[in-house]
Amino acid sequence: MNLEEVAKRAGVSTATVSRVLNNLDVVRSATRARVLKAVAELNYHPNLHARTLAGGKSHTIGLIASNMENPFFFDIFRSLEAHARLAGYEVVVANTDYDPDRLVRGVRLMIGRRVAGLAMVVSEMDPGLIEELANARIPCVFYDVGAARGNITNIRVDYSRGIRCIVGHLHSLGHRRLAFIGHHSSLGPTSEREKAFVESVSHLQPAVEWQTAADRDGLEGGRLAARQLLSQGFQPTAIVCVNDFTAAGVLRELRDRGLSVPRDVSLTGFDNITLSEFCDPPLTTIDIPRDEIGRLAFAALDPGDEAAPQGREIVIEPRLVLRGSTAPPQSRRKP
Amino acid sequence: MNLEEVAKRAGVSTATVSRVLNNLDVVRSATRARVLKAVAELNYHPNLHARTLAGGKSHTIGLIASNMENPFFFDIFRSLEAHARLAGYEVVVANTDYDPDRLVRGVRLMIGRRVAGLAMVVSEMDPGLIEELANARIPCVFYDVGAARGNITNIRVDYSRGIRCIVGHLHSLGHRRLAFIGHHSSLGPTSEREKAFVESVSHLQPAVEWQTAADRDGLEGGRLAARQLLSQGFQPTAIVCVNDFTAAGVLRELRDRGLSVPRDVSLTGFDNITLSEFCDPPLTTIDIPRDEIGRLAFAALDPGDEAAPQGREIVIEPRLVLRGSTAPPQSRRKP
DNA sequence: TTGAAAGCGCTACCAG
DNA sequence: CTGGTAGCGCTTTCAA
Repeated sequence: MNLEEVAKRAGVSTATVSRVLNNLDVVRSATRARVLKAVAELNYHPNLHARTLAGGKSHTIGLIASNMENPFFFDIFRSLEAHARLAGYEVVVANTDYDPDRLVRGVRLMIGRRVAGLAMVVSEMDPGLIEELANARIPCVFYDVGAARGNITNIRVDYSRGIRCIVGHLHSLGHRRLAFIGHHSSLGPTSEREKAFVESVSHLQPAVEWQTAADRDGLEGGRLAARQLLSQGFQPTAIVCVNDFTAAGVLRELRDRGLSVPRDVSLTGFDNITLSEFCDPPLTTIDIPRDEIGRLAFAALDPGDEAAPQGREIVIEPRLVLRGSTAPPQSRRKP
Repeated sequence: MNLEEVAKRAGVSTATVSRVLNNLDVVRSATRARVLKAVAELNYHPNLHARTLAGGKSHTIGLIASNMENPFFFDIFRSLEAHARLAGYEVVVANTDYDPDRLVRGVRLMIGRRVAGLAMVVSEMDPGLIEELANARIPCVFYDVGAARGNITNIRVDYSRGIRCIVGHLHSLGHRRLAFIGHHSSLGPTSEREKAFVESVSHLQPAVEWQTAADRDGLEGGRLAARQLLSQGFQPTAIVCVNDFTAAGVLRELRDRGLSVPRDVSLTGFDNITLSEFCDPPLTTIDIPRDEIGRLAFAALDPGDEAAPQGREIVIEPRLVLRGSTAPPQSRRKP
């Protein structure tokens, strides 16, 4: 089924059918009607690949995220998509699952699709890949990795500052034995996130003991990391989690061990996803405005926006949200 | 940047470049090497639209879901994608947010993309749309809506049976005042889900009082629906939720009202998503095997599989999972 | 207001 | 093993 068949049936040329389908209002309305009739009768659906190829524009924006299961990423997606749709763009997503190979494949896929713009919300970035992207001359926006340049805009949250906020809060409550629970790619020498924690924690007076652990991102990962941490005999009075999603899993492990939050252990998250407020107790966390990030990301990519801030760096300020999961430490008592 | 430039630089024809890029191992390895070198130097990325157009196959499978924020849908996506990737397919997702308009647009988009197969995991289906899909001659698999025919395979869960299971369980525990909390598209005259509850509940002996409420799908929706339900003065001893995601939100509202689960109110979910086990208390629910559904969906679409069960109907049996959120009713006492 | 035709970038077939 | 070339289905001048 193609334009030609429709044209034939409507008794016009393919050019005219194309005009009708694209709302180029130069077509006589009688003609238009005949064309539309033929389209409907034939159940015709234009081939988007042909359209993209001929038109030279894909009307598509790509989003690559580390873990769409984590509501943090999903929220950004939703916001980005809403803005994109208003402007007439589709958004197509690739999930990396924190796997560098899938990251590379995802980027290549997006370039192959000739996306009009690409948003990268991933925790790790290979420098070579950034180069590849820069050469591809596709407008890009990176969240939290890389540096602004030519066609690349950067949105970054001051993660360190957020962690400092949290650690400071706990320290001022009197906590002196802290733990950090990350996910795999947030631990290790290259990780901003672990570094942020370690630095925050080492400058404290009076000094604190600390330890770290990690598993996958997510509920199950949080539970397993907490299990590992607590099995080693370390008894933190407060646990700082890399994000809310993981923290919700940690909460479960603490409960299973008969540890009450915040009475026995204080717990913090990061991101302020909806789930954080639905936990019992609701999590003290850092608010990261995902809607805003999605909006800014689209604005940075929007080909229709001349004033789009290309190659800029945008900084988002984290904000501490106090809820029920943190309190002063108490000496543990068995019930 | 196109094949021709690469061909020129490598001193070969575009046909040869194409062969190299498609691993048609008929190319002399010296030639292949030269081509690959040119590709790398030029940072060349084949245009997937042109490829699809010329090749006639999109290597893409579409998935349309009602609410990717709900882990139920995400889990199916993950499973479907894993199987698809192994077979060399990309999967591209469209989210409808339970909006019929977005459903239609999503379907058209997928047809326009000439997907090799389309999985529809949505709760409502317009008959006209099904017709459109059938005419498009795209292999389809529907979850829980529509009926099997020509190119359409059907996977259905016996939702009624699941609900009957749950209601029976609660009734046998002694509950006589039940409520059903759905989401918008699960309530109303056309809804399978509400019907399932109402039917289950009306056949019970001794008889029970019941009521229903609904808001959006999700944590916030569950909370709001519960608020609405409980504000009306009805005091159910057990609440049956349309799914786990919503139930997790209901849990929060109950807690806020000082109602303890399961002491004051029993609560049930549906789907057995990971979150259901991380709630406090963990939810009694019905297990729906999302991995299996994703696998079956791909199998039904797989163009490479001759034995693919086209036009069949596949039935999935629900299974009751007992956890801590249900117990016999007790007379309420203030602490 | 409409039609004819030249591409868009790639694959696949036919020759050599 | 490699090159030439005819499409794939659509958009977009250029003429009429």
